[in-house]
Amino acid sequence: MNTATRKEEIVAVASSLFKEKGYNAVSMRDIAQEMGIKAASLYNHISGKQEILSTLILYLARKFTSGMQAVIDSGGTPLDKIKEVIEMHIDITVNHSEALAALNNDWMHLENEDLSNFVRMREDYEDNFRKIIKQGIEEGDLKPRHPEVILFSILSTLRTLYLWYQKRGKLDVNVLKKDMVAVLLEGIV
Amino acid sequence: MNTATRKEEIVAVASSLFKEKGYNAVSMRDIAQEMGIKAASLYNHISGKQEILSTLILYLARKFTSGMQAVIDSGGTPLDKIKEVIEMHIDITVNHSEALAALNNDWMHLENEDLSNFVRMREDYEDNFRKIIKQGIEEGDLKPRHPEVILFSILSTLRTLYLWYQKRGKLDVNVLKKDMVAVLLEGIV
DNA sequence: TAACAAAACTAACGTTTGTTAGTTACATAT
DNA sequence: ATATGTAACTAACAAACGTTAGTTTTGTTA
Repeated sequence: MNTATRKEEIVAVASSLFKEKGYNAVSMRDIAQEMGIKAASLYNHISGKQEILSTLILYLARKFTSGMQAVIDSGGTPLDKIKEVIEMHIDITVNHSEALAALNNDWMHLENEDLSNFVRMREDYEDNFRKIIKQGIEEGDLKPRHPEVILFSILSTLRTLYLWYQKRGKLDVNVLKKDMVAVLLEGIV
Repeated sequence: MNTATRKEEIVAVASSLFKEKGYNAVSMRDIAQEMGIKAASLYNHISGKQEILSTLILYLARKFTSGMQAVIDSGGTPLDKIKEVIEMHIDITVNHSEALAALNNDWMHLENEDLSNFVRMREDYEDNFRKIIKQGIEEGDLKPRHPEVILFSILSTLRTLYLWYQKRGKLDVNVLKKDMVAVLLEGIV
């Protein structure tokens, strides 16, 4: 068992505690206890509590960034791209539902360059999505609604998916994608 | 200036600090400093940090509960009721955008009966909304999508509205309601 | 002016926090 | 058998936390 693996274990355990109580309400002693060791032993594998948070969040932020880049490069219509973004979000959520809580709720506890890098990535992400939506409206694929309302109604739904995906009996991923795309794009009436 | 007013002032100041950093990252000294007094002085008006949180959250939770009851009693079609729920959320968000952060992110730090009361109110709220949606599907007003997907895509959007409502140049409330209802009900394509 | 209540203050308390230092247990390689 | 490196341990630190006790300031009422 090498150090890298042990570190990943710590990050994984911390993720699920952060999801329950938030970054600041989880102590190093809590994390250690959950792993069956003492708090001081954690420092053989990580440099501090901050590193756990930044490892966690920046790993996911990079996934979203590269996922968005893949969508942009895909060459489809704006409507195709929106579908791809939705599906990407669902894929990441299904595979990392524990860690997503920290990304959504605890990013402001990042420090220095980690914080500014995250904020920049998040702004870029939203900007890219906004451009796709605006292009869709210009080309007549989308109804002429306020782009900001479209952007945040889709993004809000996708970003909080991690909260209810698992507690509702683990819907099949493909069914979820299909229904989600339908509801978000075509509405409900 | 009576005690009740001073307490409300504390709760208001705390709300906006909680929104920025979360309940556990805000100290009594932070709150006091923001008010220009010392931490110990806060205890002339409140019994403790917990009381700030529970005052804040339960006040809002009751607003949502009574708002939902008004919708149920309104006697409209399921579709009418969904529109009313959306408009109610927007009204509460516009009037209490600071305090909504704690309701969404810090409710788990409530204690004892406050916690159980809140959880019950939240479950009841979702149940009531779910019933409206299911009835809408049965009566043919809504497309036959998975009710859970409809419920949470609408609710997620409404619950995170406080995050972006003000930073996007304060859209007019009535325009926001109109666009939001349109996007959530009729989709974007 | 004296009395009173409200709301601020200073000082300190016991805990909990993240973290460091130094030490021990144990498996693997020489 | 010895040496080495990994990963656990105990003990302790300074700082920050929520909170309490007792005191002073301030403004209003009799």
